[in-house]
Amino acid sequence: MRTYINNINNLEDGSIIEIDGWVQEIRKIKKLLFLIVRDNTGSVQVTVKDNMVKNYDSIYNISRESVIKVSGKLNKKSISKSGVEILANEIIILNTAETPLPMGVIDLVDVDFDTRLNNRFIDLRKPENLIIFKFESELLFGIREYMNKNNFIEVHTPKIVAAATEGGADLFPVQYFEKRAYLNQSPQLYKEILMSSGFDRVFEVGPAFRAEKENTVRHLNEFTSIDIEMSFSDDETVMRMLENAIAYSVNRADSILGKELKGLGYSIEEVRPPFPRIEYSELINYLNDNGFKLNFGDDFSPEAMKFVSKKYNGFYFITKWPKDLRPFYTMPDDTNRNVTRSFDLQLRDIEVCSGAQRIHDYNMLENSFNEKGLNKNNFEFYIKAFKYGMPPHAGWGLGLERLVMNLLNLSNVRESTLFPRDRSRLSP
RNA sequence: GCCCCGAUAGUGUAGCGGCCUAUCAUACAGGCCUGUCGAGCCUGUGACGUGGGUUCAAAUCCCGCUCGGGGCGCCA
Repeated sequence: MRTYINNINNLEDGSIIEIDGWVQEIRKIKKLLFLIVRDNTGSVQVTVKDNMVKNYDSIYNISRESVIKVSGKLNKKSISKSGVEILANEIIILNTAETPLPMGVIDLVDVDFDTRLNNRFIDLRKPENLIIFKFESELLFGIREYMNKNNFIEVHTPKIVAAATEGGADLFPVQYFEKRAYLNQSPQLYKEILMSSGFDRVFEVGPAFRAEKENTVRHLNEFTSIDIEMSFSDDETVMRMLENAIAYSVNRADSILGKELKGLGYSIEEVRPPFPRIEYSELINYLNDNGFKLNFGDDFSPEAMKFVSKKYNGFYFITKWPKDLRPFYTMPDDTNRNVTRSFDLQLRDIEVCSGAQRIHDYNMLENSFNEKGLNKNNFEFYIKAFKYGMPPHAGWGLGLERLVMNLLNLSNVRESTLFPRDRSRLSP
């Protein structure tokens, strides 16, 4: 029976065990050879002596990254550095790897990110890359659990759509039989329709597509969006839901993977809500007091956000954004009609989430379309849901890759994406 | 879309008009070696993105193209 390598320590010294994995390292000394074998949980030394296995010659000539099955005796008093080894008495070569490798898994040379992405299947064999996606998986599990406990219904809305979500031109067109369709840039409109349907609380984890020609370390043309929408709710309520969901899932993932993460050079800080809330206009003033020249209505430049993140390290909300910077479905503020009941969640200098109280009144929504210069006829399927009993609602959308990137302090969002899609990359 | 920058063995680099028959590391192949663990030692294989131009001479200078990186706009 197969043992995963991280379980070896739980077994008794001298037991006969079997592992499956990749040959990561080979050290040869004529009639003795050491293989470091890796699976997705860790790696261990396998010691092979010429009189112990019958196919010694072929094992002696095995290439790195070949796949093998090893049976042998566990020696927990090994003089190897880890103190543990497996004394092999049978090794089956399941598949050999060609040489040389397109890139090394443990080589002592740098590899360009482009080369790594071109050979992502090998790149992901590196434990420090695999852990990013283990972390993402745990994080998402925690968020699901949190949402579930709070009575959210997980939904899946269409990704092939007929109309623009926010009226922009940043969509990928697709041919849908005889019609022109698009890849959805956000589940926004469908989440809102479900509020009218009485689902009350929904969340969705799914892809979002943006045909924007950015070329930055924080943009992807396909990313994973975690979205919620909540009826009979307001912006403050969904902000609390957000900070609590993040705190719960991050702290949970860290308690499970923290040790492994630390061993691979990542460290996660404990997340403690509530997060600071700063109004947009406060931030404009703060920046202008510090040498920036911003007007009300301007968006913050990356440089400005870097400056702000020196003051607010960690998570913080920027609230009450001007109307012009927000989509048509955003609820204006009751007291100041120039601003909206909206928020962005920042982690240091990067935006990871944005949300708002939404407009639920049909006439107000119609006006908003006009103000934004959008043709409401293109949104008939959406706007109809507002005529026959739409409850007040609020929600947000959280960028999964960006969240993981920032939590782990990665320098590029592509690091937290298995197979990134960007301005020039469509493969693998 | 705009602005910078880059492209040399499988990988990562040095070289930036003639000392280049191109450096070093790593990988790979072969050899020595019964306890390695960044194993060590010896031998070997392997590269100037592409098309023009300048020059007696181009990896090196100039122009186009292709591919890539970073920044900005924008945003998750």
